[in-house]
Amino acid sequence: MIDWFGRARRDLPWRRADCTGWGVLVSEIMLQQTPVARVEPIWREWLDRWPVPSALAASSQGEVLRAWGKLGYPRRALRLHAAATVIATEHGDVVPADVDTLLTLPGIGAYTARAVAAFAYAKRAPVVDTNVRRVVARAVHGEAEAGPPSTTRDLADVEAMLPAAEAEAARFSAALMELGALVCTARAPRCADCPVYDGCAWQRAGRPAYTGPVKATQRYAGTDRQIRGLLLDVLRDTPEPVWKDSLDVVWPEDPGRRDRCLGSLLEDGLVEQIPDGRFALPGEHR
DNA sequence: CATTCGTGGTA
DNA sequence: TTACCAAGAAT
Repeated sequence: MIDWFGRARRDLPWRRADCTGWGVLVSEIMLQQTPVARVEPIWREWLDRWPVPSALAASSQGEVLRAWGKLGYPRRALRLHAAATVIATEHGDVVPADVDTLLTLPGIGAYTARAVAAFAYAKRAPVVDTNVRRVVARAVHGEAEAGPPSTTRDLADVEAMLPAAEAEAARFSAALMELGALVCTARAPRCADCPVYDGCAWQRAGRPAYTGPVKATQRYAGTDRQIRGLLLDVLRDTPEPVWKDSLDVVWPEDPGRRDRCLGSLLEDGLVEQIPDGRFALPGEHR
């Protein structure tokens, strides 16, 4: 696995030797549920503009949301801003290397905490994302897909196969993820190119089809997520606050639901209503 | 444990 | 064209 990784690994900017823990953290947050190709240009802009956590913390939430653009799940941007504030004020502007400390930061969960510890600081920690879950399901358990996620079980699975030495474990974690991303892919795995072909339980079992529960396909068109996205799109595109009618036009067919979406954006802190009644991205018009 | 939360590319 | 997919976290 580690030899294969040395040959096949992608040369991503957050994997460069000179990339800081902050750079790794920003990449991990951006990469949550988001393809590498879409993250890369935004990540570069962010690291140029905000090379350290305190720099991001000094910007308003609105500026941060604009720079996030259409990466998706904008609450991630707000949480990253909040995490940067904590890191700047309580951790000397240095991203923590300890998993338990990372877990206390907003927006950092079981995966991201271990990914930062492993990839930024070469710590020995099981890093379990959707790629790793799929590789383990196939190579270890002989099944085509991973079942429903269970953090405790998933972490234990990977912990059991992690090399003892710290630096080696970190490389192995990166290799496992990269294997799932490049070879052991969801729809058309390239088994002929797989470095663990001979040891793969799924291969040996004759690559049986998945029999477990089918997860409901997640729709987007016509959902609250789409409406919220349309509302935010208006505010990202205007430097000045807008009156409500400018927001109403994005979803005239169901005013009740649209207003509920606006309300949820206000609750989430993604939108703010200023004293004169207009709406704006948060933190820019005090 | 199940839902919710954006967005765009691709088979 | 639809359905699936992409380095999850919070509730």
